[in-house]
Amino acid sequence: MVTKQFSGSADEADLRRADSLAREIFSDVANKWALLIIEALGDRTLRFSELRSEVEGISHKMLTQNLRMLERNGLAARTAHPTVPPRVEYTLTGPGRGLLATVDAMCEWTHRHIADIDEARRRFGD
Amino acid sequence: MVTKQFSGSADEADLRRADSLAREIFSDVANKWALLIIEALGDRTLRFSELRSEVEGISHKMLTQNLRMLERNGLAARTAHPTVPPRVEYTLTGPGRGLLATVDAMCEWTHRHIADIDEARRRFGD
DNA sequence: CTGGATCCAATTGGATACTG
DNA sequence: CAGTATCCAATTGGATCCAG
Repeated sequence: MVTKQFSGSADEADLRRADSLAREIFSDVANKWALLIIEALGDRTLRFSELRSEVEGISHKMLTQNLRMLERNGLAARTAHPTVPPRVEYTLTGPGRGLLATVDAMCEWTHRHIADIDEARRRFGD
Repeated sequence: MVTKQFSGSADEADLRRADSLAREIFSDVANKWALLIIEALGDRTLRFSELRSEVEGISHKMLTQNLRMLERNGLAARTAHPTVPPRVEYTLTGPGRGLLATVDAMCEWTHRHIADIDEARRRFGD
């Protein structure tokens, strides 16, 4: 369960707030592009344009949008070098690295089950 | 990286197919509702209506849609009891349980970082 | 109760143009 | 190069109705 259930407590309100926050964070993070960006970053430091080519198929818009989100949540750090042309680098923060571990696990899971799933789909009828 | 990179191999085509399959599976699974349903199921067996109340805020449509997807990929098993009214139960399969482990980790990560993230957001300016 | 189908509003996301 | 803004098509998702 993402949101632990609390009730009858003295500061029930605070706890409900934490719950809704948890759900909000989960919703931010549990999306395809965010996870792919995190996986692409890994423990490296990449420029915007590098990320764009590392994350296959992502559009300019989706990349900036998700990078802002990761930055806002403190999962990725943005460093702008005041050069011309501009050079902006992104890297995962501590919490971001923690999430990376689970994304790695998810990718590993995916690869371990490609064959199973492929067959399951055929059995399902496609 | 979700899709391992291969090239120059004799059966390059097969490998590219596995890659695109991996990406497809990842896209199916890396979405809010799918992960919340998996987390709600855990190692239990739940009816459609039970799932609907366990997964806070999910609509009838999103639930059926995601359950079909999980079933199609062989991550959840559907058992229809031929009673009236119908009783349909869902449970995670072996691969589904494997994925559950990573979702659990992700939920744990979320709870561990609620405070960090809450503060990061404030620093970011909201 | 489960679940498919449809309608329709709201959101998403890509393409493009423009700025520092 | 990095990033924002806009336009617009396509997709999403909720509400509702119907059926087994």
